[in-house]
Amino acid sequence: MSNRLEPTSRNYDEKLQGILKISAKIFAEKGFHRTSVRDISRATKMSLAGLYYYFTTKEELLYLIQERCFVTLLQRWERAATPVMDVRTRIRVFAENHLSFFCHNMHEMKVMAHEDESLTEEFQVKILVLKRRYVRVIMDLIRELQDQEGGKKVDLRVATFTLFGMMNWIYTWYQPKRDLPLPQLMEQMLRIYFFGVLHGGAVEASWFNSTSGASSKETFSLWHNNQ
Amino acid sequence: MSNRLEPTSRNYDEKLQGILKISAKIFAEKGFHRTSVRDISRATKMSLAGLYYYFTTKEELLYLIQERCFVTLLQRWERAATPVMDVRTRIRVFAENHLSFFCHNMHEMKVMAHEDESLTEEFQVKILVLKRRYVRVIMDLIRELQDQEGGKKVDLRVATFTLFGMMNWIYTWYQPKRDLPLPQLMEQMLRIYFFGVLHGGAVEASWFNSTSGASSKETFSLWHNNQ
Amino acid sequence: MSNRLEPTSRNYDEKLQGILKISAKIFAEKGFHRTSVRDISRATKMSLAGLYYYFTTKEELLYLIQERCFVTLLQRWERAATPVMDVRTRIRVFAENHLSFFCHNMHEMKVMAHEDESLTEEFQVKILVLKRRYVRVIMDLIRELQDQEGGKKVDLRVATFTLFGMMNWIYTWYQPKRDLPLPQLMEQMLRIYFFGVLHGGAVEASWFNSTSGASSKETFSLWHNNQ
Amino acid sequence: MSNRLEPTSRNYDEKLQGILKISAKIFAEKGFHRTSVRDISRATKMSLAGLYYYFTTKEELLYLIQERCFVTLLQRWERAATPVMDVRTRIRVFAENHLSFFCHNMHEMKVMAHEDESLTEEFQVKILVLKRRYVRVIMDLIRELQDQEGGKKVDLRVATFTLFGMMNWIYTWYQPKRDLPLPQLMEQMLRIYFFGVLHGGAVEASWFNSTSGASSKETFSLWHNNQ
DNA sequence: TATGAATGAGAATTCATTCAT
DNA sequence: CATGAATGAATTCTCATTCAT
Repeated sequence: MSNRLEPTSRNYDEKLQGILKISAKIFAEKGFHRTSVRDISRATKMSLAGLYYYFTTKEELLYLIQERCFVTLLQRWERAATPVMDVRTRIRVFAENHLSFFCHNMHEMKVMAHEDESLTEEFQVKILVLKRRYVRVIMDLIRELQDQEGGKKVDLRVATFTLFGMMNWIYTWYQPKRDLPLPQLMEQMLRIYFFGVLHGGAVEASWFNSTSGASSKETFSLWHNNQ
Repeated sequence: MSNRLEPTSRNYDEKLQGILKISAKIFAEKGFHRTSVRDISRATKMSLAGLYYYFTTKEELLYLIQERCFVTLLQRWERAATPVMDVRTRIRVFAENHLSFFCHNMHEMKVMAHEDESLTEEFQVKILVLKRRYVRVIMDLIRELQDQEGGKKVDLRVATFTLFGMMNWIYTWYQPKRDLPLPQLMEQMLRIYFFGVLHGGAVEASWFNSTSGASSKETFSLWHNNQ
Repeated sequence: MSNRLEPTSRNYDEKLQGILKISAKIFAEKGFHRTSVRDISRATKMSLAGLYYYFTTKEELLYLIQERCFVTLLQRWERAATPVMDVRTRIRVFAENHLSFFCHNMHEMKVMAHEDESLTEEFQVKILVLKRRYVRVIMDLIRELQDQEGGKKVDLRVATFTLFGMMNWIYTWYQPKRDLPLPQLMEQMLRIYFFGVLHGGAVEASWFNSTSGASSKETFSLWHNNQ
Repeated sequence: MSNRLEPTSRNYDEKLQGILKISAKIFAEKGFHRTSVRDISRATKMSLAGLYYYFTTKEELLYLIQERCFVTLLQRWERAATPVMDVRTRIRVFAENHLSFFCHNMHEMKVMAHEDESLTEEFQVKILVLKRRYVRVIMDLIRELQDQEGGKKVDLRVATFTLFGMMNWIYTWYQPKRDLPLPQLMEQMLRIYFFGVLHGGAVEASWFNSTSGASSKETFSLWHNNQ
């Protein structure tokens, strides 16, 4: 079926990464379906046919972008989380991980959030596996948190997807020039998530900064995905 | 745009509503760009050319769906909110309004949330006006709430769009058969929003039910948009 | 799957027949795969997209041509053959039928003989059913003949496909201006088939002409398929 | 056409033959136009660019296959025929030659029979020369036969191409597992050709076997073209 | 000899839209 | 109001071929 061999030279990989980066940008701006491979050809300054050396289908291109996002997200999470941390901290690290990646790779994340269903079966299934693994991480953490806290609990799925909703919605409104800088955005979002809008403002800032092993600044500096 | 007179016969209106409803469903399922006017022709059992009596452009069709959503949302809000209510209640009513409409018109809302940017300039501008008006409502309420509460405050835009993110993300994960029924979903979401996951579960249920002027049940029964 | 309705107006049918005729000609001249739908668009003076109103796939176009050939061939045979005739005559009538159609619809028949395997599964299966029915007719006749004659027999499949080979190969060499006129071509071919090159020439011509119910001339005048 | 020197190393020749063999197989299976050079690259396990060392054009590849067929066919004929033989025997030897080669190199022969017109002008002309030479051989024999026999004669072209039709059509129906083994197929075909279906079965077998200088077995053992 | 990477030309097909009726 | 028939423009993808190495 697939006409291309599997090349793995350094050169090939670098070029592919470049194509993914640029494509993600265009997909984010125009939407996957509105984007023609010609647009990508134009933006990458490669010939139309030349692009097809790097992927077999426009859909595979979308898949490659999404797959890479999830894989990176999971890798970074595994690297960042230590079993020593308490649950709350781990949740916060998870969210920081997510948000930092999000904000530093806004295009890719918008594509992930928005073009979810643009994949065809085959690819959608593969992505679903990754996504499930990713969602399970935070779900397990929230369950652990709830077990610890006791009392009347919020439904687990609601608790989970509420968090994702808050975070993933960002691409629809966040304007770097107008809105809070990333670290503060993250902090405030977590405040709302943990303590609610009503009390979130009141919680001492220390709670947010002192418990995390890696300071936000450190986390941030590592983020760019494209090299 | 439209050269023809605006027909207003009862028949015409009914038919148009039917087309909008069916189109929204297909747009929600396949995405706006993947949906061809032929798909709509098939689903409505009208001829391709026949459809064009009811709209001039596929994009106008999308616009009509979105416009109708915002208009209804705003109307319902104005009908539901009373100046007597206190801020918290008004916020809750707003959210209930939004969520109820959302869940009862999932297709339309998914289209609204998802196909936001699929509109062309011209139409996008018109929708933006409505959307801004709608957003301002809740933004003003949140500001009022924060003024009342005093203390350190969360950024207004963050507070606003966090709420929308939580709510609008629903279309990506909510499965009626698997998840909580709508009223409870609403309640839990508001708990998280107001009090946070940590304490949200503990707040007495009474808080949620007794203060609202209109009971959820009443609210719900009004919701279906399609007749 | 199929986007088009099934129109059956007189006009539609006539137009489709015209397209089939012209396409058959081009397929015969350039081969199916070398022919682009653009070529057909040019030859029919219809727009590229306009053609697709009449078929869904270039392959379906080929199918329609082939199907029509077999159906006509079978119809004509059923009309021409009478149970009264003796076996030899029936065989001759079958061959006359085949050859007359062949020579009067050379393009279509070349396409049938040559582009056999250019059809995709789905269509190939449908054609196979017709072809089998057609082949069985002559096979049964040959078997009957052999039963009657007694003596050492030639293998049935060899006897059958040898006849088809002789006849269908015509498209590769026959030039109307250079070669015998059709009725004589037919006669000579049948002589060879029945009596061999060695003795075929010697058999009295009467054998060929007096036994057939319909004279060749009559048969020929009916042949054009395209109206 | 070709700018490069003609390499003649043993290695080169062997490799080219391998490529021709494999290509013939694919051409036979998928048809010339449907076959991409990539298909050949895959099947030969050579790189796309590497193949072009052995031919300059996909069409040249087809040409090489066909040319080699005709050349071999002519060589074998010249080796097999002796002026001593009587005409009938010579015709039989010609047919045996053709059929044996055909059946032992089905792929190549199908390509020859089927992809006749797929060549471009230039190449087609070259092949035509060979083909004419080949056809003339049998045509001359048949003329000689007819002169000898006297009586009313069958048209020469009809007599010639009827024979080719019978033989070349084989690729469309012959299934080794289902049909007669090759020597019998040959015998029966020749019976039909010489004596007709009606009497062909009755002719004594001896006629076929005793007069031929080379027994079929011998003929067959020489046939494989690919080394 | 051999190949990885690249490309121009062209292929089939789809789509939103129109227009005469 | 409604529709059958038609179309221009675009889209994804494939292909034979090349060229630097």
